[in-house]
Amino acid sequence: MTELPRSQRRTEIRQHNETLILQAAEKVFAEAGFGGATMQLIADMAGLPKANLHYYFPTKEDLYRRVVQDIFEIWLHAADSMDQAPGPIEGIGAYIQAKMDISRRHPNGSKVWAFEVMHRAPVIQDYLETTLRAWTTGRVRLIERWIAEGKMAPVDPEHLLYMLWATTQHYADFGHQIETLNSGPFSDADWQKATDSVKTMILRGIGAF
Amino acid sequence: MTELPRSQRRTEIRQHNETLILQAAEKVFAEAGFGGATMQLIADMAGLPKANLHYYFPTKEDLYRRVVQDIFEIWLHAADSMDQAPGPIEGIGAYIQAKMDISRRHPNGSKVWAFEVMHRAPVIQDYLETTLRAWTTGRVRLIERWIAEGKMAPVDPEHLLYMLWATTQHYADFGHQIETLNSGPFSDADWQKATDSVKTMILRGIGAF
DNA sequence: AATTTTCTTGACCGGTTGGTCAGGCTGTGG
DNA sequence: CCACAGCCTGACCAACCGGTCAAGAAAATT
Repeated sequence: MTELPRSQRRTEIRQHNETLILQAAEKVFAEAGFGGATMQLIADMAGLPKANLHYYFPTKEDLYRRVVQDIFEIWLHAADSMDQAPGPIEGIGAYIQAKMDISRRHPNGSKVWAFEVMHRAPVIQDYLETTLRAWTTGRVRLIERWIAEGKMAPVDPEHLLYMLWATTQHYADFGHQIETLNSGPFSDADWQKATDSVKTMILRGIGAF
Repeated sequence: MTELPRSQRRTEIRQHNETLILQAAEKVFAEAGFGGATMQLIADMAGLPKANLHYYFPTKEDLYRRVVQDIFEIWLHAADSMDQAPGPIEGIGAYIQAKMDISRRHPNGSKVWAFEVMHRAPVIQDYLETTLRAWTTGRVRLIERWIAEGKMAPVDPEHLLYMLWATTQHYADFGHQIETLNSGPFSDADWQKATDSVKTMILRGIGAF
């Protein structure tokens, strides 16, 4: 273990507490929405006094913005595996896998994103119009190329993307409903079966096999 | 126009105002969640003084419960067309059509439902465990019968239902995101294309044709 | 050891919230 | 005409909200 410079060590306290706060905030925002969440509740969950939150994040909105942005980053990187795939079976299959894993590991993040978009995206509207739009047009072109190469049926690429987002995120956003119908939390096998089902139905749905 | 008895005329005022309040409440709850919504805002949107809301709906929670229950009713009846269908092409096709129409006509209702479920369903948990579970098992049996009759591929019925819910409701819950990427609101043709795309991909995905 | 920077926190504040209530209004039945 | 039940509402309240601040503790720098 190499020693860290003093100037970096100082920021460790900051990073530790910020992480603590962000984790608590993600959960509270996910369960109550922006309006329903209170700084006091986030503070209690993080084990810090409320005034300390305002030291690291001046306003409630600042904190919320950070939570949403962090999720957006994770969400975007899920498509990396899709890009250099030879065809839809590998590419879209991997994308479904990645998105299902995110739904499993970051269910609260997915919910905060959903809250934000339903709220007409007051905080991340610019991200939608720039980053997400650019990302989307890129994948649309990729899908169109696969269609032109005869590797899948001529489906509308945009609606395919919506279906991918909807289906995978549903397991996070509506996890409570699913678990209620399932009479309990998802096991490893349940997640495996869900992922396989989604892959099978969608890949066959787009004529990839 | 036939005259109404006097005793009924009075209840008409009640029904009229209740409808006014419920419409406003649906919109505000959808846009802000339970915690973020305020009785004052609902009152302003309904064009009534706040105290009047509390005359018809004693508490904010009572009003919210009514909004969620009303949506649940609409949501359940969407499957009526699915039941007496000869096979998945007609049955699931009609169900997709009905759910897409609901997403178009009642986007706010769908959002309130999403909010409620993400919030771990504090108000309608009993509905999930009784009515929705019964509904689900009924359709699962129907799908299993279609599979046994060789009318569709042997997919997992529950995950098929989740996919149907996720995909169709996505156009309501994430409508803002979709319209941002679409550079504007959905036209009649856009809705037609979306519905067709969903039908095509899912029906092929389950091997119905 | 002195000093400066970063971190911590209880107490506090103005504004907003859900909800109450007394009193007025309206139209129907006798 | 009166009486009465249902409807309406301005004014009000305790509770809670996000955010502030001053004073001090802890840590880093000199």
